[in-house]
Amino acid sequence: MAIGEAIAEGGRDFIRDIVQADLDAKRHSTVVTRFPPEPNGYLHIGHAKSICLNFGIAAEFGGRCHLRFDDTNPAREEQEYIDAIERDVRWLGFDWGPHLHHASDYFDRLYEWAEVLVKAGKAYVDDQTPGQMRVNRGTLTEPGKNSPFRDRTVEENLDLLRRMKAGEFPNGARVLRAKIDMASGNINLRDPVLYRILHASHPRTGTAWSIYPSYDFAHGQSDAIEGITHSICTLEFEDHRPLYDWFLDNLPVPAHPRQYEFARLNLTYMVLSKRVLTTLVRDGHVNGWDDPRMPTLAGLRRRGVPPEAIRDFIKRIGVAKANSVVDAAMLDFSIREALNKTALRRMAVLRPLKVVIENYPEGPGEELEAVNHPDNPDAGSRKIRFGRELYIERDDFMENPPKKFFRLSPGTEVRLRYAFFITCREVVKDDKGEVIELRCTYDPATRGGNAPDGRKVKATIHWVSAVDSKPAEVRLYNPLFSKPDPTGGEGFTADLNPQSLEVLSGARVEPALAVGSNAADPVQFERQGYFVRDLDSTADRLVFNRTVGLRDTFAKEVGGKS
RNA sequence: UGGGGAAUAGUUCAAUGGUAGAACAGCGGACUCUGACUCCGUUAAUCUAGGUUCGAAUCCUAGUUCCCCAGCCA
Repeated sequence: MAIGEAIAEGGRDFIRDIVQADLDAKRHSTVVTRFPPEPNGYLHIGHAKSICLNFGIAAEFGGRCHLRFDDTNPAREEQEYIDAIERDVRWLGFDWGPHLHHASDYFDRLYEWAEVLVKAGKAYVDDQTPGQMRVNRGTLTEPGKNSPFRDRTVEENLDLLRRMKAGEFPNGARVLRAKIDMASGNINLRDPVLYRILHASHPRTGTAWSIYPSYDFAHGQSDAIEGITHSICTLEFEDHRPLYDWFLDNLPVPAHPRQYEFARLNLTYMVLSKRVLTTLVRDGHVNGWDDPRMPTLAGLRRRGVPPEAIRDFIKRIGVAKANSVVDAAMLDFSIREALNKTALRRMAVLRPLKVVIENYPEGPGEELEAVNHPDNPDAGSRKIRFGRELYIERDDFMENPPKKFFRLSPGTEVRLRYAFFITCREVVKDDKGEVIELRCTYDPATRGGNAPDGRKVKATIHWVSAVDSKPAEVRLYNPLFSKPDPTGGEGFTADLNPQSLEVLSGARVEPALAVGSNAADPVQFERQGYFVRDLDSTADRLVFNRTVGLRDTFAKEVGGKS
């Protein structure tokens, strides 16, 4: 891809400016980035920002991007997450080629470097308990105190480190720490932990190790080993940068990558915290990581969101260093924009109301032509069956309509899309006064949807035939959280939206939705929204997820409707 | 009271000493066999106070507000 067009693709931001400047100054011949997830949860839309940034920059500037698992803590990492992450990054549209790496690939080298630091008198084994370490670390405003073990000899440190590695000590007995400055204003520099004892089986290295490197000790060196030029991470690592640089300055690394930080993504009505998402899954507040209400890539995918919509959204929100909360309406916009172009149009009645056309003959009815996409003739058309008995949307009828209501009501005429004009003649109710059926008449001259006499109707409504429409379950999703700024803290369940899932079990859909090799493709249910078949569907039970509703200015005006 | 960051329309992002602009959201209208799409119009911002300068969102000084850091998590 040519650099010029690629830049248009990704937009401009301060990180791309830095990369461009580095390339211009010939500090690097090739840009190399990396996306470094820890496999302890599923990827969410916040990660998508980082993925698009890292892979996007690599593509735009003709470099490469590595997928590197930051698997330094076997106590919380699992193979399921590793597989899910690879699947999701690919689905989003990115390819790491041969560059699938793991921090664990470097465990040997990292360990050698730990010995290098020990031999240089820049690291020591500390026997303090976690509690003692915490106390001696000081506070935000008071300096820490040196550990009583800080001045052990190189020989003793080396011996202890090797025995830690050999598994001689129990979990937590000792740690290896860098000897930097216990009085630093930056707490990351108060003798950070390099290695901790962890007798745990690692998904890749099994039980080969009894000690595992910390994030700080592993990350920058992994970047250096892989020849990463720009190590892009989120804001909370900003004050780790001096430490990142300290390791690279004090170790015989092959390169010195530079770390840059950007603000992570936040969205209204969502919580993007691994802790909260994990709890949601674990405690059954949602039905798994791919629940369509989840902000995970797996959840968005199942809900029917196309990857290009996510990429477009990420491009629109930009990259900066100021904390921000993006309006979820922006995501919806990108989803609608992507789907509007491609989704075939279909008719489905979510909450059916029976209509009998009194002057239409009994019998098999007739076939009418409906286009599949109004803006794309190549999408072709299909036949839909019209008959004496139909279903329309309950919302499309009101017995006592307000004056801005254009749809069906007693005595009014509307168009049935691609079919005929009908007029409501009679309302049938049950003993409770509930409307259960409409008796209407149709105008045979309006076949196809136009009146020869040129008369107009104020509304066109969708419908399905009572005889050949298929029953379906439709799942409507609303925000998982009821507040625009859910806490995400301890009592986050209090902010959960009890209406986040609405199941409509009595929907009727046109037959075209039940067949076809492309049954998994997103569709637009006309006048309602974009939907996709859920994987819970079976041969005799269709299930659809609402990806996103159509913009609905009428609902906004009257202030109702789900 | 330590260290590190950030403040521009309602929201997100531009403007890199020279006309404060875009997208989303909102509002109004046109079009329409989807109250969709599309199109047109429109409301709306430089955290505060000083200073430098012909000219400041941008540079300087002082302040204000918000975010992050005291895991053997990442």
